[in-house]
Amino acid sequence: MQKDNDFVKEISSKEEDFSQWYVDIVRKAELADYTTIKGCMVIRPYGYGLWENMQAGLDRRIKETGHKNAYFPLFIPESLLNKEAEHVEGFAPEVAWVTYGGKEKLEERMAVRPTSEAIICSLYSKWVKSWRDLPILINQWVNIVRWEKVTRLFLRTTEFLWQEGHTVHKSKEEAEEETLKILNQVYRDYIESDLAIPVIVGRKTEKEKFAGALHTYTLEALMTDGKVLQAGTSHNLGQNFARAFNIKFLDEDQKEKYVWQTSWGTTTRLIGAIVMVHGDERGLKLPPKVAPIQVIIIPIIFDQSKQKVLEKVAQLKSRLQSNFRVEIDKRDEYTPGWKFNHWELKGVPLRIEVGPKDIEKGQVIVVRRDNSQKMTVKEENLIEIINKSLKDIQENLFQKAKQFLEENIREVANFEEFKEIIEEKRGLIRTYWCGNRDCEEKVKEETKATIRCIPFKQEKTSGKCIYCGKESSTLVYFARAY
RNA sequence: CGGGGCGUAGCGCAGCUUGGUUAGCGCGCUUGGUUCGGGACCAAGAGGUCGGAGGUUCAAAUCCUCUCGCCCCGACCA
Repeated sequence: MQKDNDFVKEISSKEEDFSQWYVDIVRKAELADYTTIKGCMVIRPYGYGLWENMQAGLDRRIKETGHKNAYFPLFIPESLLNKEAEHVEGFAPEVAWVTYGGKEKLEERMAVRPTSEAIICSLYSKWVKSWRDLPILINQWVNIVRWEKVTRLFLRTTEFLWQEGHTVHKSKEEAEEETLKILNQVYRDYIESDLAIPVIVGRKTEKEKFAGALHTYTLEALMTDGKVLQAGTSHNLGQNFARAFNIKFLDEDQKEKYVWQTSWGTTTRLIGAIVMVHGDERGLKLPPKVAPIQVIIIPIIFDQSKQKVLEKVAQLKSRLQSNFRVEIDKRDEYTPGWKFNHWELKGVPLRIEVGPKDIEKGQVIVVRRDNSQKMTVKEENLIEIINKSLKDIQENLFQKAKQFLEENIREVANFEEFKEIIEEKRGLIRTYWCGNRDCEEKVKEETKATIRCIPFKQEKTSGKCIYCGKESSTLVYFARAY
């Protein structure tokens, strides 16, 4: 046990100080670092490599469902942002404004995009004339600026990266279908399969929905400290923006109609989710599908056998690199033990050790990050074993997270018990809610827990609203959230 | 915007209460050497406007005033 403590002396205890543990992991694993700009972080190469792999998995799904990528301006004239009243009001407190160009004061100030509905809608109104122009299915990968008062690495930063999809449809039904398709087929599949993070999907309450939307669907994930993180949202915008931006088309029945729209997004915040869902006392654990390095090879170097070992690992790497993301750590200045800890901290799923004894026996040592399992593997079986292990790790991370999620969904007999559980155990509470906003707000005031979603999986039962006691058939999840 | 904490070498910190040699320690860094199967060791080095401004004083990292910045926890949001 003493040894275990030595391994992690650079990281705060996850048990004792979760927040500090999180910051330590992000920085020591070199995902990101603070900069001199308040609230803005740098995503370092290792973190960005992770993001690139995440992007690839999501981008593929977005394209497979018929969307195309584009790029819209960073700046949004104030008059455009003001067009949809609810929308402006929602974002007003956190918009950054550009007021000067060089030395000249601008006639109209420009928002640095806090989200792109306004600018995109202004163009959609030009592009949409006929029912034949629909649907428009566009996504963009961009940076976003929101002037947050309190920031946390990845979870809430002044500038962050995301993708935002913006679609236009001819009917309400088609827009709704799109909203749900993104939620389930794209986001849920991506987050669960690639990031190994189980989610609860459902609808946001009126209070929690996107400013300007008809309704918002969400994916909620449980972090290992018992707090919940919104992992992605998909909004049915209805015709609110269509009316505000005058996006109309002439339908087949020769009538002029407003379009129906959706928008949806996921952000670099998901990197934070990966850290908080999978990480442990020793550091990160990255899901193999998105890990920048899937296999790290560590040569065990002695004077006499140095050349032989280095040749062997180089040979191994060239054999493996067409199948896996693999790197060798052949640095001279660190001992193998140091390297083991280093790459565990960085969450690399598999480690291969190669020493002179292994070469004699035609084998290597393979060690899993997720469960520390150590395997002696004959060279000829290596690719097969790595393949299998990476799959196992991916699955194991998901199953562990899923089990944790299930164990932390609780039901309560009354509000007293509700308060106790939110305070002591956190996690999610599954209970009935009468639909009244007052009850929702009172619960929040008294417990800091919010309704994370109204899950799609409803039961044909009913019960009492957790706050007012009124009979209701609406099941919801409450939790404290990031 | 409220509460708390922190600014001293690249990083982490001590020194401040009670002002006084040349501002220290650990890690890291550089050079040379020995090492390497779970965070190796020896030797020699480099590196500081003590966050900033003003004040008190013979003398300020240390005391006073103001100020800037960062982090954490809350309220709001992805």
